[in-house]
Amino acid sequence: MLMHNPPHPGEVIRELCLDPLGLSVTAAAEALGVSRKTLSAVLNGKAGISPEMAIRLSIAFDTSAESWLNQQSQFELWHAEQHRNELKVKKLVAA
Amino acid sequence: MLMHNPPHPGEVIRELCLDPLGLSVTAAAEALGVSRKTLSAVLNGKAGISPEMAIRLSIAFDTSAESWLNQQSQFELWHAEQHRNELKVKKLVAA
DNA sequence: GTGCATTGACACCTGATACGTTACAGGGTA
DNA sequence: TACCCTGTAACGTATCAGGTGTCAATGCAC
Repeated sequence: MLMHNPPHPGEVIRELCLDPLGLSVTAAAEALGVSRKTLSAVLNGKAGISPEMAIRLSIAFDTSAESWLNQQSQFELWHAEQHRNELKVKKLVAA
Repeated sequence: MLMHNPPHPGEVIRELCLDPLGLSVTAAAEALGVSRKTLSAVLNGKAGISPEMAIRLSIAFDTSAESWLNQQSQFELWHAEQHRNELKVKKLVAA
């Protein structure tokens, strides 16, 4: 279990994909085939990386869709872990 | 890219968690702290495994939340891949 | 300096989904 | 018959991805 609040995957997209190529949000959104707002929301952590978005990223930037989706999963899991103690779950198998 | 239609993670839950312990859907749902309907939907592929559900499974069955979430991600990704050609995406980096 | 296009973030609407409760139909078993 | 388990439906809740529309700030041409 990670200790620090991980950055949302949108930041990683900006740093690894947009910045190196000097791409604007508008240009990247157009290339990805989504609206500026949609990409903007992802970049600013207002939305997560959907499977469809992961594939778009993999095509445009020749990367792995799995890696983007795993980053998103880990991010969501970390947030869910913060409320682990609120879940009333009975252990059915000894730890 | 996988060739075969992968089973939804719900089937895996039933085979790996419920069946070995002889648990009914009702009993398992109660232990997990969710409604019978919610678990039924997951088991029958009507709903996916949410991060919260992954944590519930990890507590109850002493398993890895990441593994359940990754299975779900791979499942969703496979379905999204089936519509890859419908996405109008421009390659920004040579393959 | 002034006008105009571009950029990027915001507010609102739509559709999908996870979860809850309640209720019903069918199958198995005592 | 009576009972439990299961799947499913309808309805309300909250969250969220995606779209269109709008707006402040920036930059360029004049």
